[in-house]
Amino acid sequence: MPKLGMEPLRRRTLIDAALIAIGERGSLDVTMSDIAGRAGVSAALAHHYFGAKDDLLQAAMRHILSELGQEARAALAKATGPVERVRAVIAVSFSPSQFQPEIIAAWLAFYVEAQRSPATRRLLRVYARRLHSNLMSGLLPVLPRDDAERAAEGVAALIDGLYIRRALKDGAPDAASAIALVLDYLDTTLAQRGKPS
Amino acid sequence: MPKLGMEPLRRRTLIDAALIAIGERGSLDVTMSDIAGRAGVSAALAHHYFGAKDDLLQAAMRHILSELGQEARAALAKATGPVERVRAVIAVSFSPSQFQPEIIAAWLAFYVEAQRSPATRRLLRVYARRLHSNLMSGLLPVLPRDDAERAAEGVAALIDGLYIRRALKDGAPDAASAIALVLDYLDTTLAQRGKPS
DNA sequence: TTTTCTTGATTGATGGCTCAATCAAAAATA
DNA sequence: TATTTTTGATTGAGCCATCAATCAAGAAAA
Repeated sequence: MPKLGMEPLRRRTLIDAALIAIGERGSLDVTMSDIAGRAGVSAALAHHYFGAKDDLLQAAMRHILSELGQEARAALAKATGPVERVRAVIAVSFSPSQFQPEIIAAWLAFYVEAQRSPATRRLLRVYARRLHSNLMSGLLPVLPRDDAERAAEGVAALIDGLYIRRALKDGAPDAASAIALVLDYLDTTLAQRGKPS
Repeated sequence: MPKLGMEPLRRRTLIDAALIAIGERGSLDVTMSDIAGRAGVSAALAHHYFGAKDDLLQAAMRHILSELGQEARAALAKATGPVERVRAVIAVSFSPSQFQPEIIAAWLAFYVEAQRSPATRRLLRVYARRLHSNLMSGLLPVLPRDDAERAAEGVAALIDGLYIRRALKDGAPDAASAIALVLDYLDTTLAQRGKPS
């Protein structure tokens, strides 16, 4: 049994608590006490491990991003052809672990935070670039460069748009119809412009 | 010279100041003093005319919505056919008065606020419904109901998505390419599914 | 003067962050 | 083994700044 310091455990617990708090509140306007309380520790301890509140929020964002990245890599590895890669990226964006109210609210909140915090902005740009490059890797083989760029931008915008619109609705997210909409966009675009395979 | 009370003037000035402050800050996390200062009055006066801070922010949101509504009505009145109506709605969404950094940041911030404030949520739902119905009025004549619904949802999601993605970029917004992307989606959809006119 | 308009001063609450002190367990020493 | 020492983990209490909201009193206008 490996003996470990408390640090990794506490950091993880605090990050989870932060995401839950953010999800419930629907914004980053959550107190350290609230987060710490959910994690079952004192606010002072949260400061001890993370320093400033911003650092904890940073870490939480990074955590979401990292999970999304992992899922994406796994899904891409299984994809058999170019178009399958695109479908995989879309599916991951609306997978049950991502497309849920708390995570959606967190994304939205982080987009707002990015207006103020260069660090957060940088993180979100990394996400955007990765999404774009993942999409292009599947689109370039089947579309002329310009059309591929346009399609990638369209798919990305659709995903983000469906996220933000979802934030206004109540009840459980309907991932299936969201995926259907994006896939429909993809298929239509390919049908009209795609090279015959 | 019409003699007017100060009220309408002050309210208007304060709302403008609030929107500028929100736009610069990129969030609703602005102080009454800041807003009042920009309007050249004291914070106490802002409270005098609006009551609570939330009421002022409400009013600011309503103002954006109302301007958008006015533009939309004007554009729709000029549209000649069904598809032109859809094009008009799209164009208005990215018109210079709407698609600018301050307004975009404000929209984003209000989406977050909607998570917390039922009143704001209601306002945004009104916007969403109006957009949907405007789109449908142009799509129903040329598409089967199901396809029209899908297209309306797609166009709306694309618009919102392009807004949110725009919030991550610097420099002046490129409305032209945003419009092009949405129109392309529209044309492609119509070409594939549209009834021949 | 009466009414409208405006503000400075004040207050109450909130919340990030620090710090000295405590506790427990491990490591070193005897 | 028994002891002392060290170190990491943890917290309650409190400082300090910020800010929304109020109020009573002053200026301006009618």
